[in-house]
Parts: sequence; C-alpha cells; structure tokens
Amino acid sequence: MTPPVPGPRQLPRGFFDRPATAVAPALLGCVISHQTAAGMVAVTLAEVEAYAGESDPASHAFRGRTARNAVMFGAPGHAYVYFTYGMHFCVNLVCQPPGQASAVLLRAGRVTDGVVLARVRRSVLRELDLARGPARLCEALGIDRSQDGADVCDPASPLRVWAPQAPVPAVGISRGPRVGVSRAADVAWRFWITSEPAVSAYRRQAARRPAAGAT
DNA sequence: TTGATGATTCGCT
DNA sequence: GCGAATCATCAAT
Repeated sequence: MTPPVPGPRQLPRGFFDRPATAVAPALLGCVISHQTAAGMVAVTLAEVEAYAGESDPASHAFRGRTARNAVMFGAPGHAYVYFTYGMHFCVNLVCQPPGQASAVLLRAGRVTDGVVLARVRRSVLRELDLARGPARLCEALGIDRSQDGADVCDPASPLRVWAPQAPVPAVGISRGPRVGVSRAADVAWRFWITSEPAVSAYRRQAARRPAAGAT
C-alpha cells in the first residue's frame, strides 16, 4: 500500500520567486540538506533574515553588483555563500527574478540528520549549539565558497531545501530587527520560531554613523 | 596599492 | 561585557 505520509518535497523554484520578506517566514521549519563525501547533514531552519537588495542599506547588494555578490543578482533558488571576519562563512538563498538582488540569510536551526558528522565538524558538546548562528550553521553543514551559486532546486544538487513536514503556524513566528547590522537596524526583517531554543542570541550592532544630519 | 571594515564566534574577565 | 582572531572585499589613493 502507499505510505500514509509522502516523503519530503523539495521546494520548487517558484517558492523563491517572490520578495525576501515573503520567503523568509515561509522558510521556517523547512530543511536544508548537504550531501558530501563525508556524509549527509540536514538542518531544520528556526531563524532567518530577509535582505531586500539594492534598496536595502544592510544588504551586500546595496552598492551594486560585484564579483562577490553576483549570485544574488541571478536566478532565485540558488545559494549565495560569502566569507566574512576572515574566518566564517554564511549562506543565503536568493529570491526574486534575475536582476533583483534579494536573499534570505539562514541564521540558525536544529540539526535533524547527521548529528554525528555535524558534531565532528563543530567540535562542541551541546547539540543545541551545532547550528545556532549563521556561521555555525554553515560549519555544521560543511558549506563553504565552493557551494556559492549552488542550485538548491535541482534534485541532483548536493545542497537542497525541503518543505516542512508540518507548516509552522503564523502565530508561532516572531519577528524583530536583524542581528549585527548597523544600517537599517530598525526594520523587523528577522524571523524566528518563537518556541525554538536553537535561535541565535540577539546583539545590536553599535551604530556606525547615524543617518546623515542626525545629532 | 593601501587601509578600513565586517549579515561572527569564542574565550577571558 | 569586551576584545582578539584573521582576511576577502571594496573605496579611495
């Protein structure tokens, strides 16, 4: 007989072909998986941030297209991976049609498959901390610059994203200002699952320069 | 070519 | 709570 519950469904490209602020909350509860020679690790997303693109002062795309952010200007459903602070990687999922550089930063989640491998990569004891933070999430999944541009909608891709087993109800989602950004720090484009402990701690970035003309 | 900075994390006080 | 680690990227020279 057919199983009562179908297997996980990979998210179609159309899912990402809309504004980042719409994609971000919809990604909560979804699963990102990375298959490598060492094995498979999957993370159920608990916290994300939306970046609107060239109109968003906090986005890497704010100053226009460069070699680093080129993937964000491309087709939706691709991974934008960048290197920062001289030692960390962070991963985004590109939204909207080519030419519109919006994306969703994957900030935190719970490792739901491949815990043993994730633990080896992260060398931390607490399971809750394996993917709690954008750079930690990348390290647990084994994501680096070689995944920049990966198509997460391709069934043959090592990096894929799956629909949640059960959708997260809207009432279970919280939102607030984005972490670590000094510009556009007032918009509430960070989304997380309220009841989920595997969410990164919020730290406000010291304002570099108040908007021109401020006191 | 040079200099400043960062969508962070970790360890120490 | 504070600062070091550590370097790709980008604006200015």
